[in-house]
Amino acid sequence: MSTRPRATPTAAKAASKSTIKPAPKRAGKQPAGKPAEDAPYHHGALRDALLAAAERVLERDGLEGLTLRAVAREAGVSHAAPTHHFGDLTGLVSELAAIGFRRFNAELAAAGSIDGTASEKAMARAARYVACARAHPGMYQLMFRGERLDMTRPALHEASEAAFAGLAGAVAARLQTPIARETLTLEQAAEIARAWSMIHGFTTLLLDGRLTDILHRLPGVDAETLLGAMLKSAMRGA
Amino acid sequence: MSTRPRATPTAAKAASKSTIKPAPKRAGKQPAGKPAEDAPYHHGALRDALLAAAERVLERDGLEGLTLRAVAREAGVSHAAPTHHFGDLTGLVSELAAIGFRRFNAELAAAGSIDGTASEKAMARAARYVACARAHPGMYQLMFRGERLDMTRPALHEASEAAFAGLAGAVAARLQTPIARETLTLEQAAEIARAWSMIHGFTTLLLDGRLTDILHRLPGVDAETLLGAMLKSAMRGA
DNA sequence: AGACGATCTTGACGATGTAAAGATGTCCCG
DNA sequence: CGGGACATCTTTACATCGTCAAGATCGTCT
Repeated sequence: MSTRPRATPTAAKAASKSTIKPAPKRAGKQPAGKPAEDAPYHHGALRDALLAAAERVLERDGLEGLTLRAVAREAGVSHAAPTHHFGDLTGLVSELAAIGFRRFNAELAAAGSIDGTASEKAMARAARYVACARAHPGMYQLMFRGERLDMTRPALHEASEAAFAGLAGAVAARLQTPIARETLTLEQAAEIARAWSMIHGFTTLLLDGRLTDILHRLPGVDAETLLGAMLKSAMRGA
Repeated sequence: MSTRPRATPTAAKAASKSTIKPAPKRAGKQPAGKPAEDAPYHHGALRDALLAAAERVLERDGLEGLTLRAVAREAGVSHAAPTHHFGDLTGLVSELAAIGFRRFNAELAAAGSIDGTASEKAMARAARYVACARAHPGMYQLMFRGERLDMTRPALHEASEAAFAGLAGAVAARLQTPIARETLTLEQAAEIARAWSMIHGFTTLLLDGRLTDILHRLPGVDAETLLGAMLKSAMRGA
């Protein structure tokens, strides 16, 4: 594995084309958006462009279609260009997931900043959580698909921690007990796990189509209503 | 795409080897288990053997390693052999998921058949649910990874329906209200969604390592204990 | 000016899913 | 008894993917 023969392409290549190289080629691809732009070259901001392209691919083709080569195509660069910026498919995916987490956190914070009782705030956050996941299912799947992510990446780790902190804060507010930095009481942990498990489980089941049977047996009831009823039933105990 | 040139391998092949064919080859592979077995040929029960091989691969290499070719290798047959039996990677995976669901149903039924209060039974079922998923994480991920499954396959559809029926029955027993065949009350549906979401969410978060932070902040508490505390808190409201 | 390093492209390799065509065994029907 | 029809399995081929290595191109610093 370490010392591969390699078919020695060097000699064969040097003979075929060494002095020709007709033109930079490039430009004339730009398959979406951007009006060709005169091929700014070396592109300047490929990293961000690749992330934007990756998000477009994810929204258009879903998680299955999110490949390194598809992202490179979408960005109009060669298939190996992403490697230099992200090293790996896992790298690109992880950075994209970090963006997703940051947006998610902002959305939840906005939803929780309404005025009302703690329970009303919790309901609003939960509803926004599910709504965001339904609006961007590929991104949500990506964020919670552990095996494709590299949690040691600083951006992803921070964004993920922030999401957890937001959740813990919301639960603490509802329980009216402060949360220490390094330790939790079992009751606090149980309440956090309960809230997160319930909402995350509901979301994944919904996205995977596992709740369509239930909704089909409830004429005239949509997912939001079911979520509300579920949360109301859950709130009674807390 | 429909009328591909095809490099016409027929002529080239006929010249190279048409009358030779040194032997059936085969045998001498059998990379795991079974002592060679004299190559029974046409194998007789390849379908089941492939499913068994697929499960071995899944347990050994996880969901990532579960490929058609890896399964064929594990079973000691050519890489295209599975196609004839399952048509597709989705096909094989779906049949394997059906097996997983059936085992799962049996385990949960066994766990729920202890004597005790309805709440105790529910706790036992939940604990068994998580224990099974932790014991076979690849299988659990497979079963709830919607995009890789074909839910229209009869075996998978039936097994999945049976799982849902078991859950609904358990919830009905705890609520002490009968469940009709075609319609549910919103309260029943909310309770089913709550139980399923909570336990499925907890399981996926646990398998994806998302709960390690919480557990790390709870010295001396393992996942089972956290699950128990969470369920106890949830039961109070029902 | 010229070297150097970062960025991007080209080409190649191994692995995968899938389709087509050939090989091999079974079985049924004359 | 023999021979085709069929199911099963193998071989071959192709497109695509991730990844690596080497070359090309550009900015920049000395």
